[in-house]
Amino acid sequence: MTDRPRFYLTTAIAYANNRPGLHTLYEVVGADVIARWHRMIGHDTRFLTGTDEYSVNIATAAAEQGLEPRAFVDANVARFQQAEDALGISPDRFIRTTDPDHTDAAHEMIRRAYANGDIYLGTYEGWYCPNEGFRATSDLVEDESGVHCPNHPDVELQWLTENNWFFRLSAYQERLEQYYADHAEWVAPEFRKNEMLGFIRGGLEDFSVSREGASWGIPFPLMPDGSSARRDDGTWDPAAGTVYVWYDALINYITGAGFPNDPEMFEHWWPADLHVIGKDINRFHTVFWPAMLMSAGLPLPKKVWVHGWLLAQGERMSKSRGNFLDPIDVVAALGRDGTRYTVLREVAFDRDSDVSWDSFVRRYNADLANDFGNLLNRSLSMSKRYRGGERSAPTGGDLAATWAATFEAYGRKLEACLLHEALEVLWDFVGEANKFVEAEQPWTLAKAAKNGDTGADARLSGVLGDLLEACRVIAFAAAPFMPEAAARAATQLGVAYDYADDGNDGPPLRELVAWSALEPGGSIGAAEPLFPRLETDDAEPDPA
RNA sequence: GGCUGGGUAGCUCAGUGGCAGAGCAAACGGCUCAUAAUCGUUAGGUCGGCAGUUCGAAUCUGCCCCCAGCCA
Repeated sequence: MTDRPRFYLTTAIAYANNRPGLHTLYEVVGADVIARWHRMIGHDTRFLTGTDEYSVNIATAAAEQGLEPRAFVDANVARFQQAEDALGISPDRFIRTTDPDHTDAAHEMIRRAYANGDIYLGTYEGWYCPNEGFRATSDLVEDESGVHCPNHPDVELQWLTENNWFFRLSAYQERLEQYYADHAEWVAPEFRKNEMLGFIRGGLEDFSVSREGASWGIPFPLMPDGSSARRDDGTWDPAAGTVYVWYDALINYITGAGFPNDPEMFEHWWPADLHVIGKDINRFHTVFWPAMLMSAGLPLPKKVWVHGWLLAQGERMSKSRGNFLDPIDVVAALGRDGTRYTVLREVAFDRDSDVSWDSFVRRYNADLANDFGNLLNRSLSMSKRYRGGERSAPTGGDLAATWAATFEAYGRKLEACLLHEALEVLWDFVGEANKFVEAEQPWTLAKAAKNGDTGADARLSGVLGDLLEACRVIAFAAAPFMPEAAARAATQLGVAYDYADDGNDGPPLRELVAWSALEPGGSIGAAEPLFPRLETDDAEPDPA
């Protein structure tokens, strides 16, 4: 296919039971930045995100609205895609677990696990939460009205006995411990890895991978005697039940890489370089999923990054609490790139962070309108006024040296998934450039030049050249976060922006942002505020 | 209950034994290229609490309090 390094990354797939909140898409925005970074530095990149659409709960929610499950998830998936478009998300594939090839992948995984002796028929009996599945008794809360699931106290629990297929997770404890020992950084941040290691050492129980009687799910491909549930007419025998939603959901990561129908593609993309997930589903991704892959004889993803949650006044943002932000509202106020920057700068990518509308507006104004937007504007304005719009050549002065170190540190932070710190590093340089203006005082140099001081005139050209260059390299470096603003900045600076909408097909970013990488000369374009300043009380949306 | 992460300026956080820091917000001053911008200065701390180790503790030890998480 290509000899460029390849990079395959995924987000968790979102449960398609509602419209998405910013706290859900935050993960996708972060992954999108990482994907764009890899595309722009020249990697052969594949970015997978999508929706998780099966489960009894989805079927129930659909019925409450008088809809067939398929129509229900289609409507919700459309809302996800609309919100992701608004945020400039650039997946190479938007996968839906209802896609036909995903059924093939799930079936193949079950066949492999069965052939390996890792799937067996058993009986499960216990309290069942329609929203979450079976719950351990020790996990339930009890009050005068009975026992309840701690996460869904209003939902009535059912005592169920089911004949289910089980995955022999207990057989993988030692192999998982060994894998963790051999791959010290495969789950990060480290405290997330340690949590799971502790969990594994506490002993693993087999888990159920099928649901008896549930119809909205991937048909289970095996009959109780192990024979195929596929009937002569190509349909699946409903008596076999369906695949448990968590078991099939994880498999999306290999479906999206070509498993099992396109072996050449799968060979190219798997194992994934990075799974980006939330802390609530760590166990599924770093205990269940690796065991499933081991059972199927497939390599494990190279890295799982576990991010935190968005909090509002200390509480987790969620649709059920009603304290979430609608991404469409935020984009309407801050713009697409303003939202991308602000949410990833304001929220740490490795832990929970408290956010608010005020904190977003403050961050947008301080960093985007004032610091960077105004730096670009003043640099262009002075070039226009003092040099008639000619692009002066940069020098190899102090800013050049600082920039080299800045970009290196920025890339390191980005590749370590510390996106907020990457932006902090980059914006330190924005501050350096603003200080440089005050130190050099181009307006003073311009007056001296006007009075015939040729030394001041030459110095002014160098200062303006350095400022335009600083704006150029900052804009291109920040392009994974703010692709449209970067392109607009390039136009204003009079330089080409040769990347496709998803960040592909352009020059290697590291070369492009080297100081003085471009031929000097040419003219700047028209200046226009890149990020208009917001009034503090502008457009605050009603609580969603 | 066990374990993990956190508690530092109004806010968000950095700081692993040597004079308590940054950004934002605030006040004041400078500058005039700029989106009321920007640059500088100032103010603002019982470093969750108590005890201990040490010449010296935000940092190490013990106990305790609070927030969040993991323990199917």
